Amino acid sequence: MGTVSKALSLLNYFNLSRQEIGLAELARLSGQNKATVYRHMTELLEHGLVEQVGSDRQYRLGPALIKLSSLREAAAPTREVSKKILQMLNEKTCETSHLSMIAGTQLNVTAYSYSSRHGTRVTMEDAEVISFHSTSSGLAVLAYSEAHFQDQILSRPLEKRTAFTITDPTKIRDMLDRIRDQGCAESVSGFEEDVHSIACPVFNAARDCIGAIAVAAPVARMNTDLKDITKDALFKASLEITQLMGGFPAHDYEALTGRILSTPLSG
Amino acid sequence: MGTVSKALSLLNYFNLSRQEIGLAELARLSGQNKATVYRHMTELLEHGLVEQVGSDRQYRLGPALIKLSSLREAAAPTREVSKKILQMLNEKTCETSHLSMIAGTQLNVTAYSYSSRHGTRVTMEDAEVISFHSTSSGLAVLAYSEAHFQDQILSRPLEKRTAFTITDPTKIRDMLDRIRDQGCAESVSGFEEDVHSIACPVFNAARDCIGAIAVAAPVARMNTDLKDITKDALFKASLEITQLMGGFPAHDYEALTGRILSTPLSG
DNA sequence: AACGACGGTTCAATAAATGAACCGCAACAA
DNA sequence: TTGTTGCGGTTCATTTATTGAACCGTCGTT
Repeated sequence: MGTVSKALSLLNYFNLSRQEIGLAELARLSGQNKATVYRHMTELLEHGLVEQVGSDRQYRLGPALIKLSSLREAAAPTREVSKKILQMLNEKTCETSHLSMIAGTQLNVTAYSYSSRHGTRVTMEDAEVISFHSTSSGLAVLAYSEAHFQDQILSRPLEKRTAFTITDPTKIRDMLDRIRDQGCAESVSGFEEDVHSIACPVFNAARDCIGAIAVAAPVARMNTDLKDITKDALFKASLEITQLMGGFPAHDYEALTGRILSTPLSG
Repeated sequence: MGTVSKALSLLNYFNLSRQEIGLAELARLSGQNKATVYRHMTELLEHGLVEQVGSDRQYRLGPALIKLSSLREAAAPTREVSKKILQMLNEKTCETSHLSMIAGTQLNVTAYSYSSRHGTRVTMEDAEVISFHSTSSGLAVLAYSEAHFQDQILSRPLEKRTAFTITDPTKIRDMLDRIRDQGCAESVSGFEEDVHSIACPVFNAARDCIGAIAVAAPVARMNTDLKDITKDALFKASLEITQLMGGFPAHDYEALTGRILSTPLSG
């Protein structure tokens, strides 16, 4: 791992619950020498990727990120495009929909949309990081990722988020086979209690899986009818979002969804 | 300059007109060795700050920026806050308003807002880079920056954007003195023909100038009345935005605006 | 006044970045 | 077909930049 990666890794310690971090704490968290962290942060500071705030000179993510993400959005309007498709999804399902994308070995929620149909709903956080093994999105991504990536994820310790989380790599690998057969992944209370989610993969131009689109509902509401509606809508949405990102579905996924979507919707 | 800075500098070559750049071109632009650029881009790639696209594997800004800027926005909601103040500005002036922030030695437009009052209006681009010497925002920032920074900017070649652009560093330094006397900067057709803009500085917690807030109108509409209304609104807005970003105005600016705003508005 | 934790700095030791040359490939021209 | 050019990506000896223990001054607590 190069110096640049070490420096950039420091950015990962900033999240919703830890927005401002001091030098010493950053050194502790990253396990690196304080002087090293200081120099890295200074370089990030010069580029506006972080800024220092307050009398104790804590670091937080910087203003340059706003500019860069604007440019990113101009170059690849994924956010805007995603939003529309997610909205269409929760019109059809009356449930929460979200899009997540692979970033390194993490899976980040990059956009989500709520339905106002029900008083209760599954809620999301901005820029939430979700796990691969315990969410439908993560499983959908894994199922359509290359073996090397699967191994990398599944060889790490798998957090048991709830009493229902499946953490046995062998069982997960079996599930991935079934997901490829069905074209979509399901997770019931694996990441959060009482959340039933269904997800389909999203692909890039090289037909690599780069993320997933999902619908999440309270367990009680996710009955057979809603499942059918959701899966149908998700298949279409995953193809659309893949296309709008300039990607193409994996060949088997393309064939599978082609078959499913050509037959009339029913149980 | 460290390795990290070199790598991060590569991100600066991506802008609105150059959204996708190949390895060779990036090496040429940055004047660095191709292998070096390749390794740096690979590291940025791993962190999702850039991504590769197309058969020619060109680079463009990556999806991680969306996540990071979401987190930045959660930690320091400057964008959201700015928007409201900018909207208030164009309610008062019926003209385009925008906020720009220093990033390194660049000045970036981070937010803008249009008024729907007139059929014609000054338009902006997302993440536009504006020059220091030929815009009211740039001049306002320079006027309230430390001498070292002024020297750095004014010693570079100053682009003559229009027939009216002032590029003589001596004249510009005289202007900066007047700007500090008046508390606001003006630019008439210096950056774009037919645009008259007025700007006030914005400060951080250390009372350093970190950006400017401006109103821009077609030259013909910027009459004495509108100027008065605009300046009054800008003084208030610059203090508000400074405060909302956790900053404090420079002592002289604080005193100046205090005097101006305590006297009744008139010509 | 002594203590510990903080942000920031130093400098010899060393591990990491570097770049010329290279590979294979694709597009194009003769 | 053959030769050329420019591309993305890779190699490895050279060297340059990164590293971390120890340090400084400051601040709040004891």
